[in-house]
Amino acid sequence: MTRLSREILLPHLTAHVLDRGLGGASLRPLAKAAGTSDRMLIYHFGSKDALMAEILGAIAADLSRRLDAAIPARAAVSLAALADQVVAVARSPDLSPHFRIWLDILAGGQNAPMAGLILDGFLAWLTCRLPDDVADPEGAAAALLALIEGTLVLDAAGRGALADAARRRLLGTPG
Amino acid sequence: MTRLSREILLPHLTAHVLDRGLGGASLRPLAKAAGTSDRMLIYHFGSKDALMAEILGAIAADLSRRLDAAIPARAAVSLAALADQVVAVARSPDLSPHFRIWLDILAGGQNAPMAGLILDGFLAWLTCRLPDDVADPEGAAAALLALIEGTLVLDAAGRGALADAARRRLLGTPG
DNA sequence: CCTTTATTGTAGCATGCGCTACATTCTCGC
DNA sequence: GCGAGAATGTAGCGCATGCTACAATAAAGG
Repeated sequence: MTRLSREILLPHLTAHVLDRGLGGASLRPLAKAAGTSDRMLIYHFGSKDALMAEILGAIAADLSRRLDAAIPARAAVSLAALADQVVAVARSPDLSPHFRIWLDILAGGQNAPMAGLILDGFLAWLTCRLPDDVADPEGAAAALLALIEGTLVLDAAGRGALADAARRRLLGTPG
Repeated sequence: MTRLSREILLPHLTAHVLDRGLGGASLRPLAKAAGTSDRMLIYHFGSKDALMAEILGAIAADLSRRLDAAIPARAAVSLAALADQVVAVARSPDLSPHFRIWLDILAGGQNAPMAGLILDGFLAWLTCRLPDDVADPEGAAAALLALIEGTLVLDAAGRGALADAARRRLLGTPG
């Protein structure tokens, strides 16, 4: 039977990736963080690619869970308020590592198909959180998506205040 | 005297980084692309870090030159038009590699200070290209910056059309 | 010409990478 | 208890990385 199974290893692995980034995700450090050996990681997951897929999937699921918990559907009163809520959550210490990984995935380049699917999911998530009275929900969700991603980029460069000003100018002040 | 100096090597090195990304920027491939050896790259530039600094500087200068050439100051008739011009240029085959590198830098993480300075430069560049009649130039430039960066992210994920819809919704149709 | 300095080649080091071969221990069903 | 298979340890392979030691060549100035 399994004594140190995937399910037990995965939380430590995702935690390590979340605070070291994709760059530091090589087998031996990952194994040490999870209390195993590189040997066993390959044994349990088959290959490094499969390992990373599992880790990234777990991170995505975790992100999704936390977003759902933080922002219920149809609670926002305006586009500006929804955008600010999402940005605030994304900037929280719990979730900012997830978005750093997101940038890592985007920069990787060959993950474009997966990145597109993730974006589609996020777009749908945004769509069912739009205020009821919004006109052109598709356009509105796309606008939020672009602005939020732009905010993430500016945050990564230490220019979050600029992003806040941008959202205020384009969506008005929330509330 | 110098037979294969930095100035002669740099264009080949930047070209190689532009089409392989930061990930593939290790000494031996770079050297082969430039027609030298890793040994000589270290000889000329001192260390890999110094090499990369020089290459990234050259790429930034090239990007800036091309942007200036493509979009003169004060030629845009509206925010939407300016945004679309910049996005069109950024998507052109000549410049899209530069922005792929930009994402690479952002994801790297420890380059946040340099990334901030680059963004500041781009913000200033945008500011002096705003239409004359725009209200709140600072806010307008920040809005364009955030939207353009968001567009780059969506492009990287193969969702450029979404970004176009977002800009149309937030800035109106250009022209 | 001849010394001195700049430039280049060859070979290699130490480290880290993903992964594997082989042997061992552990656990569980019988 | 015992055999079978799951789980783990040890050691190492082949490759790539940044970088260096040492020696050879080329060029330039006296």
